[in-house]
Amino acid sequence: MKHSAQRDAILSELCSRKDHPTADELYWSLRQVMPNISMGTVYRNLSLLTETGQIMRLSYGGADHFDGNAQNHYHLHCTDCGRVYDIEMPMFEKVEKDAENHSKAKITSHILTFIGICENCQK
Amino acid sequence: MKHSAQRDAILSELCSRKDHPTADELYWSLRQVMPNISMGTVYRNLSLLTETGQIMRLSYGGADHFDGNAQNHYHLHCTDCGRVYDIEMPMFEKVEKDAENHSKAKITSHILTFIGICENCQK
DNA sequence: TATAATAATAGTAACAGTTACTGATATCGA
DNA sequence: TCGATATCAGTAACTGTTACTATTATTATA
Repeated sequence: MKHSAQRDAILSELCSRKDHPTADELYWSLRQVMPNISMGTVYRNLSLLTETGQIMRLSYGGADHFDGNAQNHYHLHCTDCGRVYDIEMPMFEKVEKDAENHSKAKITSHILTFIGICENCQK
Repeated sequence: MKHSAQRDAILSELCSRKDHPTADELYWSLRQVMPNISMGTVYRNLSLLTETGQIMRLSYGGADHFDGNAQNHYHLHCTDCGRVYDIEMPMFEKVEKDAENHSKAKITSHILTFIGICENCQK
């Protein structure tokens, strides 16, 4: 994999943010500092970075969101604004073994998403 | 809401299945018994039934899947075949309160999805 | 039972989000 | 410094879904 300024910019913008932007949101932020980056480049690199395990893709319907922290952790999906935020709480370590005990599946990970209203939208 | 044979067929086909088909999969099954049902009708009714709380929509990226059981429960998303199956295990009742204690969000529900290989794909 | 209001339909066009293609450019090992 | 090729910007194409339109089916009421 060759180095590229665009990929660096995408990764550092993503990692510097606490929200979990969509490709489109990321694109418009990056345009301000790199005025002719293209949408295709953003999508291609987000997919690459996801494949190499440097970032995380979050799919809840509609546009995917991306998280600069690839370590598994939990999220809130706000039904009001549609934004996605971290919920900083301990992981449920046992839950995957629990699930294996209740099925014949081989489980490799789990995704826990909370649905509700974020702090901002309650005001 | 007026009665319709198409909506009945969609709901009964969905409820009779243990897998959680996509709109497209449902459409092709229904065609065999109702040869000129249209894709638009399938999508429109799946959205209606989701809104009225009779079925559940599952979004993991790619095409949405639908579940005839609208009671919250957990699923396995198979990374091999892409299919979705139930994991019959008790709900984590406390988890939403836990999350509220770790954030300022007002939480209304949670979605827990297991990622792994289904029984069939292990063979 | 016939009528009128209107919800739902089939079929198709349009849309959003994403991926694939193209020829030009940037990276980097030899 | 050069050559191979990964990446780029820009655009076309694709997938899943929603919206539109004229027609048909349902249902409450006369």
